[in-house]
Amino acid sequence: MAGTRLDPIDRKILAELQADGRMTNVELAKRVGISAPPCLRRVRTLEEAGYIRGYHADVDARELGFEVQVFAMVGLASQAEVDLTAFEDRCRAWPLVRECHMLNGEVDFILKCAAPDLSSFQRFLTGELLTTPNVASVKTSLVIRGAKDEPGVPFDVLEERLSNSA
Amino acid sequence: MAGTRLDPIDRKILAELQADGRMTNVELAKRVGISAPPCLRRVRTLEEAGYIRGYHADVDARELGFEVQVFAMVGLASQAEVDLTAFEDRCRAWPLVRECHMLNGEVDFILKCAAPDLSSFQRFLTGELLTTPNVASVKTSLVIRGAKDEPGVPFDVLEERLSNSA
DNA sequence: GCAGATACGAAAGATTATTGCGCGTGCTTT
DNA sequence: AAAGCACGCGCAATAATCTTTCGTATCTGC
Repeated sequence: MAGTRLDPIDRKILAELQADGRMTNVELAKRVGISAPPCLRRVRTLEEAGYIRGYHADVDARELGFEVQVFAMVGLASQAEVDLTAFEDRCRAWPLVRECHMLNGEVDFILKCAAPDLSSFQRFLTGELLTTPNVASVKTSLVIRGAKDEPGVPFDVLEERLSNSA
Repeated sequence: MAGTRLDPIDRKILAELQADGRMTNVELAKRVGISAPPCLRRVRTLEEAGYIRGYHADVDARELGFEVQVFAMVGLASQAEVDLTAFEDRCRAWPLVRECHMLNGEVDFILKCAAPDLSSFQRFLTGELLTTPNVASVKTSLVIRGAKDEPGVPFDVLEERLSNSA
């Protein structure tokens, strides 16, 4: 099922649902140029094949009282697979950590965190992250302001790429 | 409208829609403990008040051929407001740049980028980002693997916080 | 205690989701 | 080539959901 290739309609569906995940199926069908039933079948197939992982409301963190967003660059003392996994498990357990990516280069992980205020984050930083075994260094950077926050992938780049390779 | 406070039901709605943005309104109403009509009214109000910015399908970038994800730390030569805004505008115009956050500290911006492959990204890096006026330094880190990628904010932290301050 | 505002829930009509089925298209097989 | 097969579309019908309308309860402020 992983080798299932997508046709232009499937890609359009994904692009539309990425832009508006609550679009009704009839509206979606209209936009991609087929009738509703096959459109819904395609969506289900895309979901089951894993192209669509889920749907999420994009909530305004600041309006909700999460004033602080921080990127944390974490270096570990040991990069053995066991230790990497252990740290990842910790990250998954921390609610304030929204994203955790393993990187190449001098920094091992980058964490995107959301906290109600600075003191909450500091408490997490000093009380949790810095006291975690194997954590050697943490450099944090506060987000002053967000300039762009697009979800997912740029489908126009994908289309361009496919038309060039045709 | 910004001062509109949320009650526990509103917060539950937001939490549920963040977890599953395609949930039907009747299912949502059932979960938050009210009937469908007032539930829909609340959702509309939350949307109009800006608590909900939109809904997005979470697509699998790798399955779609975006094998490469990169964080780029960008330093500018001038941090005058005009120059900051100019750089942000550039970022908004680059499809490969999915997120752009202004930071404190030595690095001015962090960019999250998605590209089909390494050479695509290198082409963007050398041909676009590095040739942009006012860009003084760029340090890139490839994402080896993703360990956590939760959308939005941790509502359990919010609830905990509210119950403590009551 | 009494307006007024606010928000709920029941009912009804409109819209949408979902299933079943027949048809056409394209590919493989003979 | 022509028959057979698989795949995917669209139509029609049914089930579920969405959305509006309306009457009532609860709360607030006077």
